[in-house]
Amino acid sequence: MQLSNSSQYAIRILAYMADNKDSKLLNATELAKTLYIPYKFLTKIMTELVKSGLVVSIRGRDGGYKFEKKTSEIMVSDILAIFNDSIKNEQCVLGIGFCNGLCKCALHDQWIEPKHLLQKMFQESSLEDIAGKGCKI
Amino acid sequence: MQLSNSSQYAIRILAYMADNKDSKLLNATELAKTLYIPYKFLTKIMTELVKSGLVVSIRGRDGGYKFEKKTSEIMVSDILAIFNDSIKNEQCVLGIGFCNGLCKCALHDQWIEPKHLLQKMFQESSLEDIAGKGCKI
DNA sequence: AATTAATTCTACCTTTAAGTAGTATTTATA
DNA sequence: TATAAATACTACTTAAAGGTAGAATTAATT
Ligand code: SF4
Ligand code: SF4
Repeated sequence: MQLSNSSQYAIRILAYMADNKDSKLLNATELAKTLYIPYKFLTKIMTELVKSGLVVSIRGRDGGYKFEKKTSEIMVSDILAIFNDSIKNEQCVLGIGFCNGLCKCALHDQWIEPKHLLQKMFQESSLEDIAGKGCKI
Repeated sequence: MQLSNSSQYAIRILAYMADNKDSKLLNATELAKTLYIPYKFLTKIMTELVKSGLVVSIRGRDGGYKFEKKTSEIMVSDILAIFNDSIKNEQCVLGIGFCNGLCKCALHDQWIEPKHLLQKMFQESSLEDIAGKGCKI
């Protein structure tokens, strides 16, 4: 019951970038050291973030990454979507296919509320919202 | 962001057993067929449930499984604990070590509420509570 | 005592997530 | 133009989850 490493890393990376979006560019070496994320894994994640259009990369010497969109327009749920970690409305807590709203599983009634709160947390939190809020990075 | 297959299966199995606890014993073959769970995987899970003291097994011909404790005394969180799927209080949504309550991560404030609801759902739902509540099994 | 039908044990296989290695490409600067 | 420092690409390895196979054990019935 937790996010994949990729999603956790991506959120931490982007939250840190949002914290420091005044600095012109941030490069992979610095991000990996600062955030204690394996360098090679981080670059793999960054490339996916670039392909998804959340950040742009500047290649070559003095290159690095910066945001493509405004941090107020990037929601945490956008990040999760990239790694197939979104909380979908029809997602069953017991993994029984899709919910049709009629035939419930045993835990359905208890699941609705936390599911909505999780969706709300991810869908309504922008990078701007969460930037600078943590001392842990 | 979802429970392991083992946990999902175990909850479904025990919820079904709670639905049918009038019937003397339920055996692995029947459970596997009814719940569409791979037989060999189901028996592996059942053995863990036996070792954990939630159910007792009767070996040999006409054997099967039945509850060891009252269904009102088995909480869903007890099941999750067996498969290391519990929502722990210090569990960080971003996977940054343990929460000391002082140094927060970027999503901490948004995470507290859904985390508590998830814990509540698992800790306060007994098998008796959820038995017979679902048409999906 | 033999048979049958059940659980349990040990070991293995498969798939997916996580992480690593090496090379190619790009670009600023001396 | 050569060099250095950065991202991107391809491929591989490792670890964990998910699942399977087969034999051993247990116990009721004949
Ligand atoms: S009704 Fe049950 S099966 Fe459907 S989404 Fe809710 S929890 Fe899942
Ligand atoms: S403060 Fe942050 S690190 Fe600590 S538990 Fe909450 S979310 Fe996790």
